[in-house]
Amino acid sequence: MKDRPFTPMLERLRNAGLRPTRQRLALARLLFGGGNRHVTAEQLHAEARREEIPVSLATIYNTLNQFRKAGLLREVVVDSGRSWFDTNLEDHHHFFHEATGALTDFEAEGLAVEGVPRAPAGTEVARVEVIVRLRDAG
Amino acid sequence: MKDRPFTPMLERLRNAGLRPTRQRLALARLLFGGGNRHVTAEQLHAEARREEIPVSLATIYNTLNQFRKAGLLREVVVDSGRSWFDTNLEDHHHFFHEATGALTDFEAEGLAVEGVPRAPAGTEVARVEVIVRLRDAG
DNA sequence: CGATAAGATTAGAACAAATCTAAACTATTG
DNA sequence: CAATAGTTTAGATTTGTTCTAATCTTATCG
Repeated sequence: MKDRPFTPMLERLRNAGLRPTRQRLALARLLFGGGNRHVTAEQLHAEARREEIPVSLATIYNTLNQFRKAGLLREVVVDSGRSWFDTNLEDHHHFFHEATGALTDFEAEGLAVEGVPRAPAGTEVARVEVIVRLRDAG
Repeated sequence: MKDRPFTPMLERLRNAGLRPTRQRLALARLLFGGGNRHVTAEQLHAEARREEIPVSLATIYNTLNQFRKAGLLREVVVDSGRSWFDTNLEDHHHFFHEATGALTDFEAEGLAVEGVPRAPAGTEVARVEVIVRLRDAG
């Protein structure tokens, strides 16, 4: 039972409780059609315009947030003033190159975070996020 | 050779290559006068107003950024749209309570991050940041 | 000291990311 | 295919931050 090329987007949206509208389908194809990727709202908007998909920036924001809430995307915050959305839902972490703003995944496999203190009373750990900040090699 | 109550702020600023102006001294006292703390620009501005320190928001931003560049503060990015500044320069990490926006330190002592992959060619690791995202316990 | 230059501060304008609004449109249901 | 619930939109709005250029302060040097 693996994904197939076209209908699956429609299924994915329905399973997430989202109506498969033109815009959502088109954006889902951009986001999930190839390999994993990271996008900002502005980037996705530019890309959609290039592909002649009629979609407003407001809808890009709505859609990204809906996809995030539905668990189709993960939000990554590494630099203040913009949000990244990551299609990779597997357990992984990020390199962030401060000079260029480039964001790259690395697999959690092999990475171990040990000795995380107990969560404060009344709370529990939702996620442990590791960001490896990079600078140009000197 | 330990810090003493008042002059040290002046020294700290001079050592950082910053002129010890009224505003910078006052802000340094707010920031470094007690224990470690996290502030946003708006918070610090409100606090300064409460203490009747005449300082504009622009200066708060200038000062926070200068202090950061001088290595007196560290910036922490956990939610998009606002920046936190942390007076704790020691090796440590953060709890971030998503529901309340509260940011808390925990010591790196005892925490081990193992198996971080090699940095991509041409780059080196500037810092490994661990953010433990919390939600209300269910 | 007192003049000068370099640097800092300021109010308000400008900017950028993201959200809101309410009107127009579209998918679903029966 | 009509009704309705949900979606999209352009543009206004909000929020956090930076910029501008005029004013003021600190450091320097005669």
